[in-house]
Amino acid sequence: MNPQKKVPSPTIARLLSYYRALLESRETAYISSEELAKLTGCMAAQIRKDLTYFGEFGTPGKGYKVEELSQCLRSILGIDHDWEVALIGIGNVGRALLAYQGLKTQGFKVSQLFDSDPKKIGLSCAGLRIKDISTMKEELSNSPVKMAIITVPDNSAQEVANLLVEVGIKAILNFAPTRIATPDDINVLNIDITNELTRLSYYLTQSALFGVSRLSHQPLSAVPTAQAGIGTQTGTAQTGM
Amino acid sequence: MNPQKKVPSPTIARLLSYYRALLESRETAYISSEELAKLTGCMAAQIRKDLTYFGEFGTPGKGYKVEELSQCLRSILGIDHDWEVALIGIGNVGRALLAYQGLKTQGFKVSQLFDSDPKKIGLSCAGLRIKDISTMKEELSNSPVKMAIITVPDNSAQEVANLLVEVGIKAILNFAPTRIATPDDINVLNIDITNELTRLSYYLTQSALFGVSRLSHQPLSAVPTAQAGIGTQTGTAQTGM
DNA sequence: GGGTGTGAAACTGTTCACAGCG
DNA sequence: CGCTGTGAACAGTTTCACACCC
Repeated sequence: MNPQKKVPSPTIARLLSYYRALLESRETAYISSEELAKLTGCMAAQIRKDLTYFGEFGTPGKGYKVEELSQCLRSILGIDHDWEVALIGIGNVGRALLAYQGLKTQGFKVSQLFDSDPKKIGLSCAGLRIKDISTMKEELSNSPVKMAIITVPDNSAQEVANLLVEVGIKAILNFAPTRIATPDDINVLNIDITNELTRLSYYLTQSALFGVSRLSHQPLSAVPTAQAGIGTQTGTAQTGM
Repeated sequence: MNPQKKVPSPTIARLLSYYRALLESRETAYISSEELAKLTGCMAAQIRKDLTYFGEFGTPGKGYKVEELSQCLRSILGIDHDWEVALIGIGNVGRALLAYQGLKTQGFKVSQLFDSDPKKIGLSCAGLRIKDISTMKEELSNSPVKMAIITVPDNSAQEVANLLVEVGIKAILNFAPTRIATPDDINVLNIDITNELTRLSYYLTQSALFGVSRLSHQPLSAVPTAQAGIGTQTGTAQTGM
């Protein structure tokens, strides 16, 4: 709605939690930032500020129209329509994602599967045939797929990412515990489970040494980790602190 | 090593990537912050600053002793020994985690499985018996388990978290797409796949409307998402921006 | 009065630039 | 001379406080 006020990235990660809270408040017509704050665990002022990056949605004295605001958030986030997603690497993680209903529910449909293992190519999984990764370019070039999820082993993640870039994919969710380098216009988000556990390990270790540690605030997102030479990078996923 | 200079949380998330890079540089005796920067995609100055929160590890003119620094990072992060982990909720995600070798490799051993589904209780999975969640207190009270991973459905996550707190668990990795509220001394990190995909959806949508979007820098995680009323919360995992 | 929108202040984290040491 | 450690400048976010509108 607003042609570029420069939106902080933590804001984006929060918008979905506002949206989720709104879905649970559909019985009410209006909701105040204070009530939304209670539901999401954010501060009321932050919610108001986050929303003003995109427009003025509220009515002073009443709050926000639940139905209207959810519709706005849907279109801001781009989830007012489905997204087709390619899944590269059909191992344990890949299969778990395929079985995960939450993705479909939110409008993310895995519609293409790729692997490089000859033993897997040709097999069916969740009703989709696993294709040879070397045919990706042909398969994806005139498909509506715009996002890819990488669930390949560590050492082939960069290689796969290069392929995806070549194919024209602009958004990548990477589960491999490796930073992947990409051109500037590719959006990469990382989910690194081991890194998260290691952070927990750190905080446990600290509070054993000194008093309480405390993950300060949050972000899963929000906290990105490191910036690759080229391309944009984010940390593992919306982790707080 | 340093009794509380207040370490930024993104720093913690980066330490593991430094450690990983050091493992790949074991042939060299010394490594400079510049070389580490190339390997990790971070800035050299940031690496130096990050490390000084914990001590002075470098030798001017030479760099950091690879072997020594990795040992230090291991002990700072608390990964110089194994951690036993409880896994709550043995669905698709839970099973994928059980099968994921990366956890064991990094010293995280899932040693307890819990579920509430009578059909699953008693079954074996990866050599472990699935126990009734209502027996968790007895089972964990004198075990060395200090961390738990929650992979239960959305609507029971808070309930499970409450149980874990009662049992004395101080570190939780939550895969449910729900913010869970916990007391102040509990460390919670969230991994929210749908949220990450939604962020990608947002950036794709923006760059379709205006020019390039760009995930600014990162935070993996980090970009944490929202702060719960009580307890500490983080976003989904080390996401950049 | 109640609640939004918002500039200004506070805070947190990153980048720079350079003094100082090996 | 090369590279670390670090204060100081900068940048990005969050929180506050309040003017303004319903």
